[in-house]
Amino acid sequence: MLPTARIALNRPLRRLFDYLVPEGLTLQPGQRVKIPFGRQQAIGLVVETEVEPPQGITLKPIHSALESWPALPKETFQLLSWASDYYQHPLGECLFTALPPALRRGRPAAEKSEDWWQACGSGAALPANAYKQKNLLEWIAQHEQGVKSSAVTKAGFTRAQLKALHQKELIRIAEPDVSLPGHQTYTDTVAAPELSPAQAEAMHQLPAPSDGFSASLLYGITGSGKTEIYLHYLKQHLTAKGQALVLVPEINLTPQTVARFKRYFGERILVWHSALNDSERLNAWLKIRNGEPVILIGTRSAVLLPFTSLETLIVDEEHDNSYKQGEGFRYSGRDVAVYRAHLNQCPVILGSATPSLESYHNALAGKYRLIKLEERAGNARPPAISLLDIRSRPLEGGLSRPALKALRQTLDSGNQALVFVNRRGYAPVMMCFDCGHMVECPRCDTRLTYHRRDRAMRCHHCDFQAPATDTCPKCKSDAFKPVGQGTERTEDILAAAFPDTPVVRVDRDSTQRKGSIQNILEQVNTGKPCILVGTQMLAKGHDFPNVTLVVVINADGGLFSVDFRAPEQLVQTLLQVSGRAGRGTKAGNVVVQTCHSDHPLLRTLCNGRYLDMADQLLEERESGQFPPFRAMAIFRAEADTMEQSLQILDSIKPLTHVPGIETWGPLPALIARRADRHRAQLVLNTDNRRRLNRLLTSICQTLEQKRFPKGAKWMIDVDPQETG
DNA sequence: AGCACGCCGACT
DNA sequence: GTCGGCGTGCTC
Repeated sequence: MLPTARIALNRPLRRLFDYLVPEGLTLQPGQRVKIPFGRQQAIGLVVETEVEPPQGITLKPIHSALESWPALPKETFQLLSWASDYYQHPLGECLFTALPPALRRGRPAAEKSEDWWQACGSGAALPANAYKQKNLLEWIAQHEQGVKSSAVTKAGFTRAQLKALHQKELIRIAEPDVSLPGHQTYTDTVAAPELSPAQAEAMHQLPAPSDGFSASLLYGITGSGKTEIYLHYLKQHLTAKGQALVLVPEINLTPQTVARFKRYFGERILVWHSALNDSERLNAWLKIRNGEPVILIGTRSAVLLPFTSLETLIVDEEHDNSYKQGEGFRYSGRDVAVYRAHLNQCPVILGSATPSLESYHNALAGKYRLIKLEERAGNARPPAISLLDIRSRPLEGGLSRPALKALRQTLDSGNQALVFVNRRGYAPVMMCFDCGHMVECPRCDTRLTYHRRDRAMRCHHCDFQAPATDTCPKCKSDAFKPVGQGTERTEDILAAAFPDTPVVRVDRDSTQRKGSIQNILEQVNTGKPCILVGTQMLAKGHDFPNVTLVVVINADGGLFSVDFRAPEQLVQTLLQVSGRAGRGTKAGNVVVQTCHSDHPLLRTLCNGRYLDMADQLLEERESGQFPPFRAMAIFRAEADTMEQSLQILDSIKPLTHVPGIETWGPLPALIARRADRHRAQLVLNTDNRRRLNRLLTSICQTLEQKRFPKGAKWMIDVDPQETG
């Protein structure tokens, strides 16, 4: 009797499949195998061996193993199994997210080396009209070691010519160099950066890897120099054979950040982000899987990579909500990192100037070590924040007189200013002042944003776009005007108000067109007076030493939102953007325009102490029975009609009637219709995470059997980031 | 998710 | 008479 193995496939199925293991093949969990599946061939991952074969099913044999070693080493495999259970996502899909696309498709796990060509015949056999092939052959013959395909095309020849010569057997592929490179060793010559006394003190408080698992929340105010601490920590604690992971939000993975790490660690730095192509992904993956002692700087999915000797994890800007995947396998990169540190018995450092309430709460509860760094590096002082009530003030493009005056003073004294607007485009709404019509997206329950630069009306929730009109599309009136502020409009107003000063807009639109934010930053860092206008993009991690004034056009968006996370988000964004002011030697000022200058949260904002706000917000979360005091999960449904979506959730609701679990809904989502899909949700809330997890598992098992209308879909979101 | 099987409408 | 629409069911 042949032994059996349990296999996971990259399919959205909450079940595994058993196969016979052919004679002579030994398998271990995490190994890639080729298997027959239905009438197709598929790639699978071994989950378990020596399993009790199910009754009444004739098992098919595994075709072959792709490698003799597990693509997913034990620890990575355990991590993903845990995540599959915690986030209630099918195991197969979770496991496969840890493989680069090439390996998911069954390609060999080897660096794709380019073919080297060598001449092996003479051009005499070529017809006279094939002079180009003849030239190429002669050129190849000149290089005895052979030439790379890329060199051939670089030299002005074509792949077609190369192919023709190959077919005529006048050239051949050189034998590849069989001596595989061993582990690269990295010589460490550059010393760690000098730390200020405050930084050194924080550094001193961080537990060492030799202490086993530890989670530290490094609360360092903006400009306090958290990166130096990371660098120092890695210099001091990472062994020559050890791997380290530095998670960063996508937007922070700029060439500057990488260059900064490379300055201290040279070629030991490896990057992982969404812009890598398939072969770059494969190569980086292989290095990590081979245990090369790299320091990986990567975005969310880097936490799932198959490290074999991970010694330290760092999560920079741990509060950033881009760590939570918003679709499919909805994991939190930050939370998975903490669990991974636990599995590895190594330290994880969560760094932020505005820690998430979850992490702060864990720190207060003693689960994480709280390390405070409340001094700016160098001579810089924290900026002074003041509220500017705009209830009865005339506004010009959203800017009040005092704000304009402050901008004028800043520029006159030779400094730079930053204006924060929370919306891209010219105006969030176009409205007819005769008939009251507002232009809406035909596919979503949203208004279209007016983009004046390219005369377009765009939906920011789907890809809908239409040409802008001068008159009301409904009544043809010309009293058809933009309402509200967007970055483009503010840019125009500022350009008109300060004709001699460059005004630079930084948002998704402007950076896309110009190719990169790089040029903009270089321009700003020349230090000449200018005004930066932009969205969130400006708030994240940039260092503008000459910016001394930050103006926030409107802070009120998040104050009265239905989303319980909105106030936290608001406060974090405000403090992050404030942190752009006064990073150099000059003092910084922040002016926050608001209609609610007496709001307690904004009043606390003025003292600049984030943790005071966090304490305040935590109290609200506790009295409202929200996370982090309770665990939350959301069932979401989307379908062609709202009735269908609500029906799905209505059928789930009775399953949730369990003691200790509270439910809320089902209710239509805040934006009920998005890209013509009608969305609804059912919220589950509990003080018993284990019980919730078990309940979700059983509900998902039930739902898997059920059939729903054609376009209808349901999904589960554990620890949701967006609850609208 | 794929993929095949299967049962009803407009075409050569 | 068939080509092809997508509903339903299965994959060890």
